[in-house]
Formats: sequence, structure tokens, C-alpha cells
Amino acid sequence: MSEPTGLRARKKERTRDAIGDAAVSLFLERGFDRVSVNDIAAAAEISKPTLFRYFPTKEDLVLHRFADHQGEAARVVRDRKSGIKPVTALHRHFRAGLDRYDPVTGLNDHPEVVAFHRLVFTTPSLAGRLTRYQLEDEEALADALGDGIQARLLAAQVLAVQRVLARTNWQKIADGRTAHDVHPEAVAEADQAFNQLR
Amino acid sequence: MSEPTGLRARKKERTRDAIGDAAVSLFLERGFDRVSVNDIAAAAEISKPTLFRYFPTKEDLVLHRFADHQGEAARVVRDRKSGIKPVTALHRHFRAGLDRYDPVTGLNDHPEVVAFHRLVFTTPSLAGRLTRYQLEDEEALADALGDGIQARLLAAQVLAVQRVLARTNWQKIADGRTAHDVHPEAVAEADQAFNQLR
DNA sequence: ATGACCAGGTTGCTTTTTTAACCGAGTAAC
DNA sequence: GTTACTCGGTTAAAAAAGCAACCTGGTCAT
Repeated sequence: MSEPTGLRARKKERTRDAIGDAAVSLFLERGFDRVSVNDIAAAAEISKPTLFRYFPTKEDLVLHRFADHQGEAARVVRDRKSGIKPVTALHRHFRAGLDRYDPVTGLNDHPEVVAFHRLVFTTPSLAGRLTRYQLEDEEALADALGDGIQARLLAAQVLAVQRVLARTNWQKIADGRTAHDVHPEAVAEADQAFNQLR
Repeated sequence: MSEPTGLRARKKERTRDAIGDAAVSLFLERGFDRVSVNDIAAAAEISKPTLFRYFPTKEDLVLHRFADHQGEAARVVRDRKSGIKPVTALHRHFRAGLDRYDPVTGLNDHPEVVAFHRLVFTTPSLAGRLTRYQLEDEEALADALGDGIQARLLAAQVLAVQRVLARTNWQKIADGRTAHDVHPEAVAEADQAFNQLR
């Protein structure tokens, strides 16, 4: 029922983490395009082909943290308890994210997280690639919601709302406020936005 | 001219160290035959066949620290400066070992080293295997000394002397004295023993 | 413009490691 | 006395990693 935690799987996961951590910390230190994949491979003590076996492109070295949340919205809809509407489930899930200051909500003031956001959104190739991830996420959510054009529209609107909320939160953090301080209005705005979706 | 420090070589060395360290620390903790090779492999996070690729037998997991000094006597004789007699070179090398409290001289009171010695000499299969290492060492030394039966005899006597000296030192340490305290008489005994060899 | 780099990726080929299964000897249960 | 462990050690096949060499596309001197 669970993952078979063999020796192989454990080491693969560790290697993946080592590569991702080395990459992100180098990127934060010197900027995305001032770090070569060779540098990352050297820092993670692996070879270049091995690096590309774990991550298809250099961009994914940064975006794997988003990729880990890939399909989350679709899963939330699919796994909702019976009697609960999709939008409600998504709403609750987003609010739970706010409550635990999940970085994907934009409501997180850890310096490293803030710097990471900045890195992603000020590096064009990263921002570009990120939208591709969002598209896939949207399709998955649409499939979970149903078949017609309405499912597609709803999926797009939900994810657009989440992006706006996250970006708003992040902006406030970027202006120097603390996550704890911003939290109440973030919740209020989320409630308002999700209610308008119905 | 030097070792090619590739990624592969570095990781191999680390793996070897990890296995050896895990093995010795488990042995010291629970005794040689209360630890299975499976335990060691698990502690070192490698598989059993991999363990045996690095160490031919369970005993060698302990004795690799001696094995690392394998052929040292022969090398000392071969690399001696011209004009220096073999026995003199070996004598100086042993004294240098005493001065830096090298564990192979028996003159070392670190708890871990003492426990390690105790482990080796109170476990029959280990003591047995150790004599095999010493035999190989003796043959190598004999070859370095020359061809005839006299070379063999001298080699055997030198190594016998070193073993007696080391055992004597270890005994004094085992009686509770410090290495620093024992050092002067260890040097004196070594000088006397090596002088009698000439 | 040409040639020499450096970047992100890729391609074979070899070495290393995992996995599961096995062998042979000892040993405890029943 | 058979059954069923455990332990040290081995085998064969498959996955993973390393390495060197390559491709493509840019950038910079000369």
C-alpha cells in the first residue's frame, strides 16, 4: 500500500534532493544564469549525465519544488469527501495552505523562500517554464472536474484565482510585512475570491 | 604521477570507509560474532554483495586497518637512502611510529584503539587471520632484503621483534598507564631490541 | 568570417550497485 | 531425524552512475 523503501529508492531520493538543494542554493547565491550545470553537478558530487537523468532541463532544477505540487488541485477534487463541492474542497485546501504558511500560497516570509520567489519571477526562462507547469496542472484539474467546456473554464478560473491570491500575498511580504501580520487579510481575500467563484 | 581523483574513485573510497567504520563501531559495541554482515551492510547503507566486493571476508572488515600497513616493512627497506642498512631503516621507522603514537606500535591509549586491540586479540578467528597477514608481510620483507635463507631469517626476526615490542607496550597500556608515560621505556626497549639484531 | 570557447543537453560504453535467489554449514525445535 | 532457522559467502541479471566524446547554438577575438 505504501512506497517500497528499498535501498535503491532511498538513495535515488537522496541524490535527487542533493542535486535540487545544491542547485537552488547556488542559484540563490549567484543568480540563475551565473551558475552552470557543471557547477551544480560538481557541488552535488555527481556527473552531468546523471544530473540530466534526474531533471530534464536546467529550469526544472528550480521548478521541481513546484512540480512536487503538480496535480495537487486535481487530487484535492478527486479525493474530496462525498457531498462536498469541488470549489469548496479547493477553498478549504487553500485556506489550510495559508494556515501552515505553505510557500505556494505566497504567504511565507522565510528569507530563503522570499529569495526563491524572487529568483523565479525575475528570471524570464523560469517564469516561462512555470506557466507550462500551470497549464498541465489546469488540464489535470479540468479532467477531475468533468468533461465539458464548463469544467475547463472553472479549472482555469480557480487556478487564476489562486495565482492572484498568491501573488498578492507575496507582494505584501515583499513590501516588508510579516507573514503572520498578513495572514488575516489573506484569509479574508481568499474567502471572498472563492465565494465569488460559486 | 598522483592518484586520479575522479568522482568514481572518491565515492569508492568513501564507501569503503563507511563500511569499515560501521563494522568496527558495531563490533566494538556488541562483539565480533554478535554482529552479522547483514547488520553491517544495513548500517553502512549498502547491499551484502557490495560489502563483499570491498572486503573478501568478515574478518577483513576488522583487519583492513592492519592491511593498510601491509608491506610497509618491505617498503621501508626498499625506499631507504643509500648507505643505510636495512635494520637501521626499520629501527628508525619503528621509533618514528612510537613518537607519533602509531597504533601499530601498541603505544596508544585512546579508548577506541585499546578496545580495538582487545577485540582483535580476544577473538580467535581474528587473531588467526592476522597471522596470515603477518606471514605475507614477512615474505615481502624477505624479498626486499635479498634472496638467501639469511634474508628470510632476518625478516622473521625483525617482525618477531616488532610484535614483541608492540605487545609489550600494549600490555602496559592495558595495565592502566598512559602512552606518554610509557613512551621513554618503549623507546629504550626498541633501541635495545634492534641493536641486538645486528 | 573564422576559429576558439563555453553553454545546455545527448549518446555509447564501462563500471558499480542493487536485488533476489541460492549454497553449505551449523543449530535449535519438535 | 527432519524441518526450519540463521549466518557467511556467491551468482546472475538489471538498474544506475560515471566518463569521454559529441552536437547545437551563442559570444567573443582576431
